[in-house]
Amino acid sequence: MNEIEKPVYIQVIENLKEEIMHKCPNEPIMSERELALHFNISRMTARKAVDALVNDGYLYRIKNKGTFVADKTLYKSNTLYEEHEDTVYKNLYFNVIPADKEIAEKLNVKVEELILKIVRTAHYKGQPQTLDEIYFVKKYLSSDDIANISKVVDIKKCINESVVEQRFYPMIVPFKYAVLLEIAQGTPIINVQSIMRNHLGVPTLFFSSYLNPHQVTIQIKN
Amino acid sequence: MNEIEKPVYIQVIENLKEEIMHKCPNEPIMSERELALHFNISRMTARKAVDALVNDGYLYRIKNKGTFVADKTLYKSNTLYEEHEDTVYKNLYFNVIPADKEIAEKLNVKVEELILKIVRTAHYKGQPQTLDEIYFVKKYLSSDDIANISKVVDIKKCINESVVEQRFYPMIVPFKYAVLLEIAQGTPIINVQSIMRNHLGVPTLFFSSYLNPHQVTIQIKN
DNA sequence: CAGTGGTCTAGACCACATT
DNA sequence: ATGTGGTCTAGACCACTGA
Repeated sequence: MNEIEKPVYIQVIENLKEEIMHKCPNEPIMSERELALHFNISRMTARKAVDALVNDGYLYRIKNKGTFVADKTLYKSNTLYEEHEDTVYKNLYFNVIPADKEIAEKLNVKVEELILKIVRTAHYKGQPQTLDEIYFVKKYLSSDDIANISKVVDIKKCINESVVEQRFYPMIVPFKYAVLLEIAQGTPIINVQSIMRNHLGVPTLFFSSYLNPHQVTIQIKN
Repeated sequence: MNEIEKPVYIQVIENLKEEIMHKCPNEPIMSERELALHFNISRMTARKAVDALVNDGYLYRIKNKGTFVADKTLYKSNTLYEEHEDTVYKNLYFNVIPADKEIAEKLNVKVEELILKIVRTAHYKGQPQTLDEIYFVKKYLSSDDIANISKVVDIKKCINESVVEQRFYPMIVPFKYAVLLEIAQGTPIINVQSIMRNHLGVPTLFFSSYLNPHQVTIQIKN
């Protein structure tokens, strides 16, 4: 019972994903013409579904030969270090502060503009993964948002809806965060700074994350 | 005079890229139907070209309104730190060595398997950018390749033709490389380790790059 | 030779925006 | 009412592969 009928090619994608799960890497799937017959759709529609799955790394094509299941170890996972499903976040504090020069630049607002700053930790299986500083421009937030701080920071949703720019800086763990990350003073770490923007390029969020190198590895596959 | 006639949609992409360069962000381009008329092609072909440019971050679409030029500051640039066109590479040495345990694991070969190791620097405008260690499995290389070491390491080509996995490790710059990178002993840096695989998942190249933090910033946009 | 992916056409209908 | 992007069809030709 679909509330709204999904486009056909989306349904085909879902069917194919299911089918791929039961196949081995490098095993061929149905040819595009077979798919068209099988789902009773045109070949262009079948092809559109396959296009999407190739693009997402589930399948690969060889011209004149066929379409094959990609090796699962070659997942495509753009951007970011991995976040486990059951990561536990704990807000250490949040506060409204005037922007200093650095933050004002990142968020493209004037110095002294009011900023909502949240500092939190992320734990997984009791181990500290990251220490995050999160900065919002207060005037872009509704009072509702501020009341529900914990809900505001749905980073995954933000990432999907925005353009994200991330920079990676090597540094020695800041003195005040070594204890919270449970790592030795003087440990070299990576600080990931993310700026999220809407489609017009206006920054909406600045995110500075200190990674525990014993717990988190940044990894990019394509 | 084309040696081989390019597909129409590729030509349209090139035309559109040229046109986009002369437009401002958020300025609309021709509608898909107009494009089809203008280039005397079918709408589906025009759409395919636009699809590609949207995917690469040159354009964005708003349903029922049109297609617009994306803000240039929001380029899509997957994977890797930026490499300038006129980066100068200098091979410090190359040698055939037996694989130690670490390298053998990365390249999925036996310990003692023969490996071609290259150490090189990358300079840009006289400044050292990175110190790279590059490892090939010798038996996968032709003697021709080995004769032309400088040509072997066309990394960009490798990346486009392979599946790349990159990991980022924070560390203190290794003693022996601090001088070559012209940075102080004890400086925290990022070490990028890349493994390139063919479509069957077989590793073909291991690449370990020590980044000069004063020169190179890792940056990811989506 | 039949089958594959890659490209391309000339239409079509839909839901939604703007005027 | 018109125009937009989003989807979809039922064909077509090409270059190439492998039996």
